[in-house]
Amino acid sequence: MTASELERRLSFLKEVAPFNSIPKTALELVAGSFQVRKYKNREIIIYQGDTTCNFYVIKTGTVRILTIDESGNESCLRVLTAHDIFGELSAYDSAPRSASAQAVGPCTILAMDHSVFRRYLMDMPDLALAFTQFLSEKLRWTTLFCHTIAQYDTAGRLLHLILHYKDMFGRVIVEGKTYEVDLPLTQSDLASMVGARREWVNRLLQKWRKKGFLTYSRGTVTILDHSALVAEMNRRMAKFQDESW
Amino acid sequence: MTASELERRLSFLKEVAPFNSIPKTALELVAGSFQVRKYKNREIIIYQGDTTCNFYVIKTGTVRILTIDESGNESCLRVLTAHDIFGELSAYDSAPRSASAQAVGPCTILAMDHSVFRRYLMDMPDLALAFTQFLSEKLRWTTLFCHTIAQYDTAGRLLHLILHYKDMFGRVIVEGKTYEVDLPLTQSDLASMVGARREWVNRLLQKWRKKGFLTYSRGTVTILDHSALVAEMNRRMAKFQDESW
DNA sequence: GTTTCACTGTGAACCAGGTCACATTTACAG
DNA sequence: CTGTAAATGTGACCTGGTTCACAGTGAAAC
Repeated sequence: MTASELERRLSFLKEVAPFNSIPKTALELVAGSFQVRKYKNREIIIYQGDTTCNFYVIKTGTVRILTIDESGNESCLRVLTAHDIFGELSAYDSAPRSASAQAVGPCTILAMDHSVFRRYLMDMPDLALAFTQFLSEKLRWTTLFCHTIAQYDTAGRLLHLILHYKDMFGRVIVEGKTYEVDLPLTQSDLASMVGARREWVNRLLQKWRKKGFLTYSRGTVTILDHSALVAEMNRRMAKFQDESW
Repeated sequence: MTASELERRLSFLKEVAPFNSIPKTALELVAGSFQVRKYKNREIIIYQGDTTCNFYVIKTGTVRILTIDESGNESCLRVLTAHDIFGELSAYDSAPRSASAQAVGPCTILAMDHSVFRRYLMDMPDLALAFTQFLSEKLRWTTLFCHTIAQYDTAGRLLHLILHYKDMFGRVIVEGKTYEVDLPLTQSDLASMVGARREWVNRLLQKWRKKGFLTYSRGTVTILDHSALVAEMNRRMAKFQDESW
């Protein structure tokens, strides 16, 4: 790797969550240990159940995390994009992969071998602490999310999801009002993510379309009235807020 | 602390998840840094929103983790017992407490100051790795749980919850068949945990009581037919398993 | 002992969401 | 350009779950 390549990789890694808080010298060491890999559309990066333990950083492109249950039914868990990391859990604990990862469109991915990664964790307390903090934030977020979705009804969960991905993927058209969210997801995928049926997701999207809140066209959600969607979502929680006083 | 006290504490900590995998010499160091605290029934150990960052291990008794939302509505997140740890997240990342912790009955708790804890994490790579693994398992579990409850209906979620606490709290009466699960939870608490209303939880419990699957009496669930409950729970998933082939 | 209050049990009306069945649109292979 | 499969849209009907209203049942408090 040339010096300018290293330089570019360093500035890239500074945008990646757990690496942005470690000293520059440490980061230089780490940066050299990634391999670059390219994946084509629909290519599988990680197979659920595998015992590979590498960990990955998305350089460009989009990755879908999904599970397939005993009866072959596939269900999308989440969608990741540039600067997100995935596969870290197995890198720490060597447990089999709990989900698959699939390229959505062409992707460039940095991969690190788990034994190298573990060594860094042991040798660089700063890195270990950064990862611990990263994990703890993620766990805090997931726990809250888990609790939140248990409270919302299906419409609330779907809005929650759309607004979440708006923050990740959204292209601003009119600040605070109009956004284009290019999710690589079908309505069936959305349904599997919120635990509902495709038909109901469709009906909800239609309802919001008729109200002028958003439009949906094979994977692209265009938010037309952001504050109306937020208000709609909050109304969904309200039903649980009136008791106990 | 006398030598025999230290000895007892060491053997206690060997039963506590992230400490059970670190070398004995390291454990001896850590063990000396806990303070013992006693809490009375209903006493609050951690207040949601606080910026204290200590972390805790339950020696004896039961602790309830709960949140209170903007409108004062309290909702139970989970219930912990001896050998469980809590409050670790703020110890890593110093973020404000996302939930409160309350003693259910008298409790003895070991507390460690977060600055001491952080120092150990920096100085002892073994400990840091053990905690990283612990966190990653917890995150893996929480993610799966989150995904699972989104799929189940209310009855399925309630069964999932009861069976989960059976593993934590259950006293075996007849192996594989009858268990007594002494949860310190009202039906309203159960309802808030599965995102349903008290009345519906009651109706479900009544239904299962009439079928002879369990009984419920102010906080104590007695599982009378474990395999029937498991079967009932699995049936709840089945509705999502028939499509896509 | 009786008052009180939090928890539990239950009916009836109603709405969210699932089920099934099909029509329509769109993407893509040949 | 055309056939085929996948994704989307929609109606009719049914069930799970909420809402509201109120009655029963302890357990602790005076």
